[in-house]
Amino acid sequence: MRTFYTIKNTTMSYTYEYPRPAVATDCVVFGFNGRDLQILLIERGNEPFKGCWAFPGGFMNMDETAEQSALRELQEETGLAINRIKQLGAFSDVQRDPRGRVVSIAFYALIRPAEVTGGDDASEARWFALDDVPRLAFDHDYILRKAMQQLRKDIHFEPIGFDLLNKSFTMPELQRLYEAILGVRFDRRNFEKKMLQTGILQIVEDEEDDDDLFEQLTSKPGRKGRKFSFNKENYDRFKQDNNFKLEF
Amino acid sequence: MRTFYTIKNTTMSYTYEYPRPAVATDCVVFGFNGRDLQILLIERGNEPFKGCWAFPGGFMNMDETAEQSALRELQEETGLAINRIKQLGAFSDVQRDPRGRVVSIAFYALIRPAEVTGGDDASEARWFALDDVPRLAFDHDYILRKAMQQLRKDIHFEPIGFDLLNKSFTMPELQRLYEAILGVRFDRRNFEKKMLQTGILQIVEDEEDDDDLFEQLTSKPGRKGRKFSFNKENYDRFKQDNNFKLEF
DNA sequence: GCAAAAGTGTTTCGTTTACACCCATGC
DNA sequence: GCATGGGTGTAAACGAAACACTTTTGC
Repeated sequence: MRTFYTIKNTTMSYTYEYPRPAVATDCVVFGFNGRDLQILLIERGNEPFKGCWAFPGGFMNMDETAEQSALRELQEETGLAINRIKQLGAFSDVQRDPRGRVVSIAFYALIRPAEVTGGDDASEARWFALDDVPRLAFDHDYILRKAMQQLRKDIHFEPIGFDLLNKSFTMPELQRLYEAILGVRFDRRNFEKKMLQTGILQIVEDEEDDDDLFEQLTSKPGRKGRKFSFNKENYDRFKQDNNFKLEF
Repeated sequence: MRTFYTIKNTTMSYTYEYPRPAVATDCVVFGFNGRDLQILLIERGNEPFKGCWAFPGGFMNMDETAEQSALRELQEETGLAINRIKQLGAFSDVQRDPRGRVVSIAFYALIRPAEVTGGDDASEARWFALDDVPRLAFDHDYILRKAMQQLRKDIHFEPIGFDLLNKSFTMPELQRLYEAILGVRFDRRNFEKKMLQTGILQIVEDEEDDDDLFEQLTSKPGRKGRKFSFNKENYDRFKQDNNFKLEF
């Protein structure tokens, strides 16, 4: 039989006619350092899976939606305050949590490098390159695979890649990001042509240099490139018409 | 304040340290009558939303996954015994159920007309054409919109359309199905060319006429067409390689 | 016999792909 | 000065879209 962890020294005061699973949320946070796609993990301080790495997450409160719960837990555990996450789905294997029946609603988020510095009390939180991820707690390995699949699909239909770059970026940076997500290489000229055709990019004329941080990370030999930024107006149009298609 | 329905004459015997939402599952079942895309609804016999139409579904048991729960509820409420459903996601608005906090994990299914006849005790279950759907209970209108969006997306990447047709079908039947799902019209010759290129179809030489039922439904003037069936071997290959793309 | 659906190929156009040389920077 | 990455255009191949006439069947 399965072992259940017992809870001590508390009043068990919520009673129902039928048994109920606990409902938790988890958040797969992707970041991009200019070269590799990364995910944000926290080291578990308690059993089960103490010492293991896992996605930030926790139990849902009764007065919040799953999305709000995921955002709150992310803020509490990593210091990250973001506002756009996308649902991956519910994970409901009967044995996925050794403590008992827990259904988890998972989300994924894409964040800019600039937002990472906002993390402060993220003592146990760390970034891992995708091909350097340790074995994860619970069924989080499986959730990660699902998140990658979803991200690879979504990037063809939604210009979400831009959430992973700073306000302005060069074309090679954007290309490396797409290559990291999709795991393929593109021809530079064809990539640029296709991206510009979508109409979602605009050229940044004056370099305001608000990207110092990111540039330090990616400082490499090579000519300083023309910078682009992301045209929010067109993005909203694409979301409405659902006609953003980026075939690769 | 919100009204909670009280439960009488029962022992409330499941007690937890923190409050827990109830977890339910719902299933959006699509069918195709040769002309219109339809969905299967049941009429609610109890409050809340008594007399309203809703998706088949119900509360999840502790020893089953969400998927198993959705399949079980579908069987219980409509008599349909199917085995392939796809998760839409969790719906967790705080106010979505007037009885209290209920998180629903929704799925969708595509079924062949032949499977419909299997329904027996489906006394309160009925098919509705998509543009004739009544106002639904709970947030099921919203769930339906999400299901349609998902279906329109998925059909480009997975050869799921075939689940809605009988074992063998004519090219115009298949085309009408795609047109009903996507809400557009195609050129007959280009549609056939594209479909055959995918390699997922095979020609049925001898007409075994196991489709009498369906043919009654769709009997229309017109030449009796060449019949095709769906090549399962190639389907599995497509799922693996994830390289089924049907651009329209 | 007439209306409605089904069968069948080719041409045109647009999109995608492949490809090479020069320049700027960091070491 | 050399290695690495960034910038730029064109031609060939491929895939998508447009298009008309004939045959069958139900009424």
